[in-house]
Amino acid sequence: MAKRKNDKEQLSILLPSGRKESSFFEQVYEVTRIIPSGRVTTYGAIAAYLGTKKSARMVGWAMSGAHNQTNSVPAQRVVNRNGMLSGSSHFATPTLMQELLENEGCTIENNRVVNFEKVFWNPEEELKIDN
DNA sequence: TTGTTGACCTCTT
DNA sequence: CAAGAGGCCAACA
Repeated sequence: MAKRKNDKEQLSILLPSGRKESSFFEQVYEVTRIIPSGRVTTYGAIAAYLGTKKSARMVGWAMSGAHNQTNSVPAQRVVNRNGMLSGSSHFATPTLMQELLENEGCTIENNRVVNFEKVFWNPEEELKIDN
């Protein structure tokens, strides 16, 4: 009975036991943390994976407090649908996001990720559960 | 308490 | 093809 419709169930395995009902923000942080280095994803992809595709805005808003989290959240790996570093302005320095991505092997040009489609990391594809 | 804003996405005109 | 509006949820005044 693979109920892939309930994406939240998939997320439960990523979350620490004893807390199956985590906040939307924590879910965003969890997914963002598991993004492999050198890869990037979008707010909408994360939102869709959480089951709230239309809540892409909240994903970005959650990132606003990502730096407040005890664990480092690779928010630099989260870009918008166009592959642009829209959140770069919210980093410590406007170029920090680009520097971090370049340091991970990504190429940034004009505030945009080069080969964005190739480095795009889709949680629904990578974290999908078979059987 | 309501109203506005926000690191967005998608549909409609 | 470009511009506008709706939708989502949470924090702030």
